[in-house]
Amino acid sequence: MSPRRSDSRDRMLVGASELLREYGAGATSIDRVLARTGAPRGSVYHHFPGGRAQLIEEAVTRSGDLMAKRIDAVMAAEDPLEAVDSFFAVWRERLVESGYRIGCPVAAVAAETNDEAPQLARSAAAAFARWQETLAAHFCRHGLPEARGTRLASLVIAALEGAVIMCRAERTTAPLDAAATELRELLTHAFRDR
Amino acid sequence: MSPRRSDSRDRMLVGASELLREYGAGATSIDRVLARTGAPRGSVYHHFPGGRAQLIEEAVTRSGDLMAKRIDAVMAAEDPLEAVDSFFAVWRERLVESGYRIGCPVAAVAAETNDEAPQLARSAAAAFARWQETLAAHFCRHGLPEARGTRLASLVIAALEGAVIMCRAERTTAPLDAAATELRELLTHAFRDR
DNA sequence: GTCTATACGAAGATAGAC
DNA sequence: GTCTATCTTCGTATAGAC
Repeated sequence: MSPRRSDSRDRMLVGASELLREYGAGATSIDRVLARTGAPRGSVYHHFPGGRAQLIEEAVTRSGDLMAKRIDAVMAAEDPLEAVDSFFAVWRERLVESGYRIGCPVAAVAAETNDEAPQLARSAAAAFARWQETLAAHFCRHGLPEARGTRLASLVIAALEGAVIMCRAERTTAPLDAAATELRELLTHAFRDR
Repeated sequence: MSPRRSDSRDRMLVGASELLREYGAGATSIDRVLARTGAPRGSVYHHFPGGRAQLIEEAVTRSGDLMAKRIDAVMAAEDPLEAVDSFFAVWRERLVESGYRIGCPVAAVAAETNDEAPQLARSAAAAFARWQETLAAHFCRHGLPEARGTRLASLVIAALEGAVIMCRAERTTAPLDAAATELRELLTHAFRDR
């Protein structure tokens, strides 16, 4: 019996996610995933008949799901302002600890999208949409009108993704810190006026 | 005498910028730049002794400079709120007209940064920094305290870049529109309280 | 599920002629 | 400044054995 749902398959997905966030989609080759994970060459197309595209697509979906769960957990536990702050804090830590090597795997794929692999764009879009909806639902639960909650959730994600990219290039947390400060201001007003 | 500062050199830089914004850094190969521009193969390393990395680096710098000039021009002509709105409007148009194919060349490079080519990250960082400083200067000129202007400028750029990435993946302008609306709200407060 | 071998193409870079 | 090889490396994908 196979090690339930295959060990090397999962390892490849994890490895692909890591490569995506560290080096981007273009650099996430099958070879590098194998080198990093030690997964067996011979079973790549057994687990991923769709080849590289399928591997990356599934890695993106997996990363997106994990992040969505984290968003849900944090938003359920804390008040919305604290929760948003803690997202930014987590990313700040992640960036510094990795020497600014780690970014967002979903954004990496979305930024390199081309027409030849529309599935990749779709999996990234699905992740973004799910994060946005999760965040919006919590905002609305705390009293924001639906349209406002939707817009603010979208902005938070966009600002976070954009700031992470800037931080990596500039090797500073300044963009992330600026975004966190100003978004807190905006959210404070939004929830006060509700 | 050479066509002042070489014609094919410039064409290659333009072509590289286009490929960057449409397909990302990984897909911006010398071959594709040549195919797109019709520039002569034999002179690549004559114009760009540093090879592909130098070509992309200069393309990013060039794109960054162009955008900085546009920011400066718009901010000088309009009041800051209108100006920010018009940036988002320009991007919205660009996305729709291109069928969501066109993104930001600077962000594309920044998102695919790896340790092997630190010059690329640096040129992207320089572009981001220049945009941010330009925007901040205008914000402060209109009355914002320096720290606030700096933060807001940074947020505007981060939100714009993040939203563009999301729009391309989702094939909607919704993220861009949401960001524009909420940033206008935030900026309105900031300039009113000044 | 995993192994080895291999076909095939794309890409970066260099050499030397013109 | 430009041209034509050519070397080399890497990456995808497939075939067929175990």
